[in-house]
Amino acid sequence: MPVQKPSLPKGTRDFGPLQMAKRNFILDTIKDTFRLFGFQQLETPTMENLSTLTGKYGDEGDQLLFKILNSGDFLKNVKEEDYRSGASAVLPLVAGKGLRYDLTVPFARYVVMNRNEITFPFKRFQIQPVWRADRPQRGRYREFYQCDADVVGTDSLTCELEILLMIKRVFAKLGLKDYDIKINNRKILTGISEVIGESGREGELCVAIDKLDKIGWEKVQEELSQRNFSASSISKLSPVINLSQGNKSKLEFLKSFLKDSEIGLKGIAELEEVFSLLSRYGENESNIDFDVVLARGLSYYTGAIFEVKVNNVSIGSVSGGGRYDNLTGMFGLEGVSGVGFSFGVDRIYDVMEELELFPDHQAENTKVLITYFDQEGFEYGLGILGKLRQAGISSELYPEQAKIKKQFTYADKKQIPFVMVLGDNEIKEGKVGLKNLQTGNQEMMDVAESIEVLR
RNA sequence: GUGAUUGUAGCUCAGCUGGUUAGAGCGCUGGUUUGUGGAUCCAGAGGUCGCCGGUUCGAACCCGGUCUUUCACCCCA
Repeated sequence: MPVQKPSLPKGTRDFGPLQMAKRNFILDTIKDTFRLFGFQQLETPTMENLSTLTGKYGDEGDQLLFKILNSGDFLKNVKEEDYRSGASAVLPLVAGKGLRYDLTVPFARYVVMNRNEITFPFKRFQIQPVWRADRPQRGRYREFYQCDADVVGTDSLTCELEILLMIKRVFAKLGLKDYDIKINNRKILTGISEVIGESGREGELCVAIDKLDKIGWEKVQEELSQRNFSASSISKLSPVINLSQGNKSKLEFLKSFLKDSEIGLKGIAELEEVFSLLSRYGENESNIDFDVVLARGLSYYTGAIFEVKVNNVSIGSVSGGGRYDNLTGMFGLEGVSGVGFSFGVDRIYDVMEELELFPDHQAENTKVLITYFDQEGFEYGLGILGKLRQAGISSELYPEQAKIKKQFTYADKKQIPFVMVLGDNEIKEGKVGLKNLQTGNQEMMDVAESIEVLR
């Protein structure tokens, strides 16, 4: 029988021990931070009913959903005429479930289903993989983890403040320094589209403007006129594009620019409030950049929006989020506003790898390997092994009789720092030989002594 | 989804305009060393050249398809 070469589905990865150590370093930092800020953990199923997922991410998003084929005879409901009408007619008949696409929509579903048990404001965090049938690229996978923290049931801008604080804390702990938290407010974008005379078209405006740092103002203008924005509105936009540096001066400028737009001024006021809360809290504005052209695709955002970009790396945003006034509305629960954001662990991993920011990770490792020469040594070693583990020392006994060289090589490869050698002399005296592989020092001592050394 | 791009040993890569038995470094296994790892030296194992088909006397090399990788667009973490 010919053996097939094993392979992974496109856009998925294995995480070996070394990678897991690094990933856990990131995940633990994020979890710590969430808990420190009073968020509680939630997990939801890998799969949701397709009806829960579709229509929440736009047409593009629906295309990117992984659908799960129904069990059993999944063709039994499909009629000839359905088949002739094409894939979109057949899909709902053969697939009733899908893999989650993000953590926000399952969260909204959870809130609606448990509205009577939940105490609002509800602060939850959730760390689970999500799946997108996207075309993979660097920093873009079909299976990746999101680390979401959301607060629902309050309009307080303290939530926005806390998001900024959590991002700053996580990045500081990870050793990431050169990054920007870009913050904007959808209301400001709405205001801008009103002021330039294109009311209600902020969606399109966002899509075009979002590309500014990528393709430049010239190309954005082209795209805007292709989208039938008038020449005069485009020229009115130009001072906004060329805004000077500094959060304060940008806000001042927009205050006068948006003086005729009530909603625009509301957005400015919200943003100013967040900055003021920040300084009350005793934190400064470093790494925080008010970016008027930050748009973000997801259409459910209605207030603040965030995105975090690490500078000088070839990877897109590593974190993002915003406020949504009515996320649960689509599940029939009105008036629950929320704000949340998400860390992309996989991208943070790639960034840290690129910048070589990982500390030496051998933490999750065995402390000592017990080696021996014969059956007697093995049996003696088993007793020692029990005592070491009793004392809480991560330890291994080489599982089979082998040349001592092989046992040492095993310790060396696995980067185990200590080796115990149990030979005739040690057994006779009831002691152990403890060797530090880094220094090469070896001493004979009691088990109790060795536990002290290893601790 | 559109347009490119990549695939040769476990890993990183050579391999000329198509021509005998496809190479190197690292790694791996064994020895040098029968109570001690990393170094040196020696030896060895390991490849249907991503897969399927075609052209040819002959294909790792040319052509078509397919999968995979990377990149741009789209969108996004």
